[in-house]
Amino acid sequence: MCVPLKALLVSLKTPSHCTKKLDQTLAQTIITGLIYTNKAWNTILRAYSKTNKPIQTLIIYNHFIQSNSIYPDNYTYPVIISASARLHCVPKGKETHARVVKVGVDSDLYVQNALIYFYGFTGLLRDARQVFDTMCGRDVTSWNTIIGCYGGKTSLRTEMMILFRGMVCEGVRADRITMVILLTVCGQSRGLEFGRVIHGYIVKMGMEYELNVENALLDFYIEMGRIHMAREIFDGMAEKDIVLWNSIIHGYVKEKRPEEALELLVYMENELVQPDETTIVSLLTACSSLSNLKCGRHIHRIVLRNNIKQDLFVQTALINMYFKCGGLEDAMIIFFKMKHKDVFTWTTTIEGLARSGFETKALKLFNQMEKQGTRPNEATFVSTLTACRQAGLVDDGCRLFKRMIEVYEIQPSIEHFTSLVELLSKAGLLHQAEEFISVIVPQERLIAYKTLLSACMSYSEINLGLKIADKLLHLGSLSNEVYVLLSNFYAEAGLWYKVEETRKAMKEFNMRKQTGVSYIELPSSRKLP
DNA sequence: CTAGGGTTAG
Repeated sequence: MCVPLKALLVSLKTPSHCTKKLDQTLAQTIITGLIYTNKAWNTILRAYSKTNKPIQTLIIYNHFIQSNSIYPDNYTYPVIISASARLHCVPKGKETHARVVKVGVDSDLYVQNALIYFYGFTGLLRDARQVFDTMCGRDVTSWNTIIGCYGGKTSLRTEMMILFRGMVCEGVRADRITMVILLTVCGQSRGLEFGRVIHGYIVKMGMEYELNVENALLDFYIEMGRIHMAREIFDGMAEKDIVLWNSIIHGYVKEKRPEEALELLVYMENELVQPDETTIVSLLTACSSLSNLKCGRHIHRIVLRNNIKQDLFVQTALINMYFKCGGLEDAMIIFFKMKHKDVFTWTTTIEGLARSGFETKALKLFNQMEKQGTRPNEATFVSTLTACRQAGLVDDGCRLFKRMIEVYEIQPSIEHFTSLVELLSKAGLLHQAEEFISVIVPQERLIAYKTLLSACMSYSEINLGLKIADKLLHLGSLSNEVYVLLSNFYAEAGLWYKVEETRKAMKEFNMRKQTGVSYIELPSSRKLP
């Protein structure tokens, strides 16, 4: 291998911060015609495909096929096919498929596996299946790839299960990657039973205590809400890596058991395991849900002390934590210091400001966000509508609602509708509010009806109120609280016989009007870090 | 020399 090429490969292995330089070196190498074997071309292509730059891979490939008297071979095509897949470039993949047939390497195992991946990844499941079904000598990668295809967007779990059985029947030994793929899909598609079958297989094949497999298993049980099972697996692991720690901590946060998540930090420190960015994000979320500022600051100090990289995730989680714990100024300091913000950063801050009573400021931030070119998403609009609702900004609320649908083509969710109904109701625009309720799917109308009925009471709109009360009663299986609201409304309207009826109905549901109780959180006596 | 999987924020 010539010297410039070697230098190139060295620079390819270095992190991506010097890509510009790298591309120049490469261009020069290509122009000066120093790559004169297809093996060398393949080496470059492989290195490039690993840097997650499929477009570059294809550009280099174009140079390759233009060069005289050296040709791509069976080592080249898998890289090209995989790059086409990652680019979602169907024509390029199909073209390459045609080419491999033409040059006669279409029966190469690696080429075929790459083709399965390409078709599966681009959603052409039938084509993927055809390659898979017609090939002979399938190996474990072929099986993993086709199984992975079925676990994609469509998540055809039954199909996947049949394939897995087929694999076992053919005597192909599933490996740890098979297990990870299957468990991930089971977790995402709520396939508890199938996941348990996989767990059994793992034990039978002696794949327990393999970190990757056990981590996938742990995630699976966490996804299924089986934190106890996840903990059992966690405790049983002799060697724990950071991912395993992160998963179990995230599990407790997800299960709304933040104290236990924070407790794990202590164990982690005892075992001299350093938390990383992911750990920090989960721990900050735990502090947020506890509204424990002291604890949040402690985590922040860990970030500073351990030189943990303050990436977008960490910074956004910090902002969120400070808002939820009442550290508004700290939240804003971090926000303003950030050079690069994404939609999550903006949304967290907009929501935080809205919840802290700075609704106008929140809306200003939304405008800034749009000006800056960040596309708001569903959650961003939940936050902005919350701001409008709280401050009674009817015009802004309606404008934003319209903008969400017309400019950003976001389908309004129940939350958006409910917010808007509340905004209109509180402003006394009761009939408009009613119109919006009719767009909500019937089974989700409860909150909106409640809001509107309360508004009817405060605006003494008895006729509309009666209509809404009727609709509420038709929903059936109402809670205690709703019955109280109804009877209060009837009392307000002076319809005492209706009050009586409501109380009777309430009794029938075996409920009693409860004394008003509210709960406040006392500082935890438990020792937290 | 080539193909396939995985944790975190609103």
